[in-house]
Amino acid sequence: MTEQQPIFRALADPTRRDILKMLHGTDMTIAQVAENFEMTRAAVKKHLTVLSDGGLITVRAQGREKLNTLNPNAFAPVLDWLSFFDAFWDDRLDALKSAIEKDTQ
Amino acid sequence: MTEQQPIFRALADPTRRDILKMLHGTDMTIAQVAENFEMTRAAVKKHLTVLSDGGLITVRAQGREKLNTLNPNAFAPVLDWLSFFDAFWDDRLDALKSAIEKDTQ
DNA sequence: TTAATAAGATACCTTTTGGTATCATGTCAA
DNA sequence: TTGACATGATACCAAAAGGTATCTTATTAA
Repeated sequence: MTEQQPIFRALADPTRRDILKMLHGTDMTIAQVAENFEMTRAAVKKHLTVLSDGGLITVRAQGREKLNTLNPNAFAPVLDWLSFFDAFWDDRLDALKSAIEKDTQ
Repeated sequence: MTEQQPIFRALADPTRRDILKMLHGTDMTIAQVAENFEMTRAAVKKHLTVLSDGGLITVRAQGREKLNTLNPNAFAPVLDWLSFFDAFWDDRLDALKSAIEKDTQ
């Protein structure tokens, strides 16, 4: 199975979670991501490396730039892990159903 | 909204995720949880504190013992966060549906 | 070709984290 | 009431995490 620890680890940091949301629908270079945070490009690059280690983003070179792309499939192991707690699913059933209905419209 | 950082932080450690699975369906004292790990009771207690800070478990005293109980509702903010990535939901739609159907049987 | 630009690689620092050891406190049972 | 037991609290330690600064490398554009 996919190693889940790097995924949970990547999601543990709020900056990294923000980056993921930021990449939703838009690929970005390191510099572009860094513009949105009050930290150095090097620090942002480290976060991107952690995200990449967890498979949550993929990186492709384009000239001298690196484009970072969200990989939503990588969230699957988190869902798998959560699904162990069936009581959770019972409790969240309604919310889930409406979310799914909304997505399938 | 519920503070989600303590939840993601709590889930980032493999020992803590194991503890949560362990508490699924069974309340346990600190000593009982600690029996299952090769670390001191104090270390396990620290993990339980982190889990409690995230609201993932609740603790109630019973005589001189403390019973730790899983609180599956606390997973909700994680699902909420994941739901932002609608592409993820698209990809996982089938799996989700079967999981839900299985739970509602 | 050369200067500016985007990113990679290190070295270094501080704080947080995961762990142990030790001692104190509260409760149960004989 | 006294000893054993379950837990709480604190101090301490090593490693990991999050960050900066700095230097190097590879492209691009003039």
